Amino acid sequence: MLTSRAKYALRATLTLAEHHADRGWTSAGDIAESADVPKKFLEAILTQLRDQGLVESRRGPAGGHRLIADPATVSVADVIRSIDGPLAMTPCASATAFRACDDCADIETCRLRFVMRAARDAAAAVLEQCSLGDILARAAASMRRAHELVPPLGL
Amino acid sequence: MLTSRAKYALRATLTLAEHHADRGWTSAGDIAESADVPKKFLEAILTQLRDQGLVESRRGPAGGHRLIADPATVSVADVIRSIDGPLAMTPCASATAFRACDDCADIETCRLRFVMRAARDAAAAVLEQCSLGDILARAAASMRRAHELVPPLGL
DNA sequence: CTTCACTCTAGCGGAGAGGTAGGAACAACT
DNA sequence: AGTTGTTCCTACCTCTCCGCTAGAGTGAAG
Repeated sequence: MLTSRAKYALRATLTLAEHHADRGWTSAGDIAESADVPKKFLEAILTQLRDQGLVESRRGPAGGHRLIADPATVSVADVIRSIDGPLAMTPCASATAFRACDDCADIETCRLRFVMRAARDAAAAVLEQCSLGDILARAAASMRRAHELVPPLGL
Repeated sequence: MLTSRAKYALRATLTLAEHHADRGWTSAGDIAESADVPKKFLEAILTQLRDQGLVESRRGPAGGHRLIADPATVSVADVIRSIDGPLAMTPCASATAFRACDDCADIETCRLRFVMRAARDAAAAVLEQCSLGDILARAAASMRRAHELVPPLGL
């Protein structure tokens, strides 16, 4: 399961993605409100996202945070990895942070590695394929659809 | 990441799968040794597997544990779910244990659900496809290959 | 009736999750 | 220069769960 941190990070980066067009700065307080995340906790998450190179920040009045890259190039996998670490279910199945498992006698003869790797690859393909921009676009489309399905009164 | 419990459970069920042909009982001590798992801890794990209906047990001398079903019909996903719970990264993306997320305002408008669901489906497809029997077969095949690559001395 | 195994309850140390508090540093504006 | 609004940093808290162990109880076989 995802940690709350990671889910909050996704919601936060998503609202940053919405404000990305004008390259403006959004304050932690504003993000906290619109993404529904405890403010102080969000601050810690944002610093982590900054340390990972996803977000940049500026202090002072009119300061805040913003995405560094275009939302279309930031994948859900990027955000999750920045907060929760590798996607794989075992260290030895990770592509981005490969490491022998602590308790595995011999990595060569481990019978579980290949299936763990296959599962990771399958999930990673989905999460790397999907960008923050994709999510916004999809949400906008479904809003439109909902509007068509429930037309204004009188029609 | 998988918990140690789940990885131990996989190793344990795998050794049970090896001993499944004769429908015999394997003691926790023997499993612990051959799967390299702390014995007392393994006992707890085996109880959990029993409660989940994967394993049956018998007491007394010549007692022990064995798989209930044929290894070819027990998937890696079955074992993991029995120990760690749902595969999905969020409760709202789980197929076997669907539940609204605790902190999600509205499940209908959640913008993350579809990608979480897609990732879960992709990983679950792999883990449900792969049975304990498959793993044994694959390991046996790779043993044979290794043997061919390193032929006996004098050839 | 002993022996060998599972079974159950209890607990324990450590790590990490999920926050919170308070203040220091910094930038803008007046 | 001073005020204000923001990020940034350090420290701390509580709670849960993980990983694991101890020890007594229960059932089955010989």
